[in-house]
Amino acid sequence: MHWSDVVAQRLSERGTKHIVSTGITPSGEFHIGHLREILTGDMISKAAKKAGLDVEFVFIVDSADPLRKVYSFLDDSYAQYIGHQLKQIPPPDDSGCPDMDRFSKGISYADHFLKPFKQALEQIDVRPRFIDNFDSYASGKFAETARIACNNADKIREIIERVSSRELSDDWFPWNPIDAKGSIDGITVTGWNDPIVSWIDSEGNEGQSDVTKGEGKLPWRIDWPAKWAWIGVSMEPFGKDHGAAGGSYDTGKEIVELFGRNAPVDLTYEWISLRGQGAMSSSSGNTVGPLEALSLVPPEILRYLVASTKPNKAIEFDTGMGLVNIADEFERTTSRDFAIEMEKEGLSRRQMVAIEDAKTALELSLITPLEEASSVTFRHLAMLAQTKSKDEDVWGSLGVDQSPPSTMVERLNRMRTWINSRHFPDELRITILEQPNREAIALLDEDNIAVLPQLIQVLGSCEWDSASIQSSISGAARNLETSPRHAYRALYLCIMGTERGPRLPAILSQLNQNSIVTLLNASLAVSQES
RNA sequence: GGGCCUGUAGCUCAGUCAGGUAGAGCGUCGGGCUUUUAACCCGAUGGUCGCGGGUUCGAACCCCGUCGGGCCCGCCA
Repeated sequence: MHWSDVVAQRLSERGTKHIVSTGITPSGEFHIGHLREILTGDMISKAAKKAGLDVEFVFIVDSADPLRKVYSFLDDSYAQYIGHQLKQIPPPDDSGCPDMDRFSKGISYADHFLKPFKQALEQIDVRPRFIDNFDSYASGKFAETARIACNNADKIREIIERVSSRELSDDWFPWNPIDAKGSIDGITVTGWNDPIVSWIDSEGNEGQSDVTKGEGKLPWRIDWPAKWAWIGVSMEPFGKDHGAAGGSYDTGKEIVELFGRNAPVDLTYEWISLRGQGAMSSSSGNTVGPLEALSLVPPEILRYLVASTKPNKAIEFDTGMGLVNIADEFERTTSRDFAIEMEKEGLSRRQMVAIEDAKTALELSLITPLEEASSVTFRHLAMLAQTKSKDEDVWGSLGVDQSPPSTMVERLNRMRTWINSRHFPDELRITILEQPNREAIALLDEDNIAVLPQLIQVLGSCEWDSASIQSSISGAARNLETSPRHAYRALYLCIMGTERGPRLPAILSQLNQNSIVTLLNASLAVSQES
């Protein structure tokens, strides 16, 4: 059974109405790691729907969280906003400075980072109900839970200290008020008179906050279960940081009972790292953003990456060959006929499970229905995009008529972007030699060398278009009563330095005839030296 | 200190939860495709399942131990 169906089954054991929740703090650039959180939730929701459950998928934007520090991509002037809520501070401009102009137009720090992520979500067809945490506090959604928390401060303290074996300071209180300047740092709670918290800040200023009006926020370990309570969350996937023993899920599980509810079904997922570069981190700038990823590959591939990997398995995102491999695997999967595979005699239980899982992973990945004509592997498209500068030539080669489906056009555009990016792997890049490559020439065998003079002759005199070049090559081989394979191998070694390559005639036709002939002559000369 | 994940073919991994003759893709090698020659099709090659014990008729799988890799436990998905 696919992992999403396993979760759906757990949900169905609990009831028919469910809210699957995800959430992210918009403290910096979103990256593809965040995509795992939201795609995991999305896929569980879809599985639950398939199982006949009444399910809603929500995405909480933790805009009430404070700015923790001046990240590397921020100007030092952001120091003044440390401790201030992300919805209450200005967005950074291109150089990382606070952009007061946009701020005055109502765009906050949180909005700034959320916007591109929302665009990416639309592209990958994830459509949750968005909940803004800051607004939720302001509109009193947390009123009940905040009052319960403050009235049960001792119980909550006991839970956190026991479960997480952390010691809380004496002045700890389950509410972080906002001081006169808008910060929740360095403030000490001095009294509680439901629903008013009294406080004193680091400079000795005193004040009061009404917890029912969002004049502050609950600390994370309480904030989370409070959200479960007021939203009615019954399932939530979360990163392994929260899932560690004594982590915030463990404490939240007990705290939420004070709010009269049960903890949601949990699912801990592993991180996505960048191949060879460790975990992604917004603050270090070591990221690939969702939009950047989507400029390279179709959204289906990103969905497939998450869908086909069990949540507890770490994903190494590789923008080079790894991307080609996953994309090609996706293509292969789309062309499988699962019904026929399942009818096969003598399938072991495992084989059946594997087929089932592949089928589900594919279903979860698809955004639009499969189009028969659109199947071309990444490798093949990579080659075509490099050898044919005009789109229509690509379509011609693929046997698609004048109006290719829009999904195909998008794929080709993405491929061209990828080829021009730093991510494109050398392994797939087509290179044309300018000088004979001695190592490659040494690989020429007798048959290859024998056909070279013929090739030089016909290629030197033929019309320089794809069809003529092709018939010239075949003809040269035929004249010597040998297989065209020898001729092609010779050409690849001489022209590209490889034993095999993409279809040559089309490539040659775009190059200069004389320089190719010159290169072949030089290669022949080198081969005769030894 | 506490906890999680991970080690299976040259590479990427599935298979471990429900023990029953070691799998896939890529790669490599061979053949085909009278030539979409990095496409496609067919075939072959390839693994003491990290190591040591235990349970069992039977262990990649369960248990104990051990070695190596990654990671979490203030915030972070």
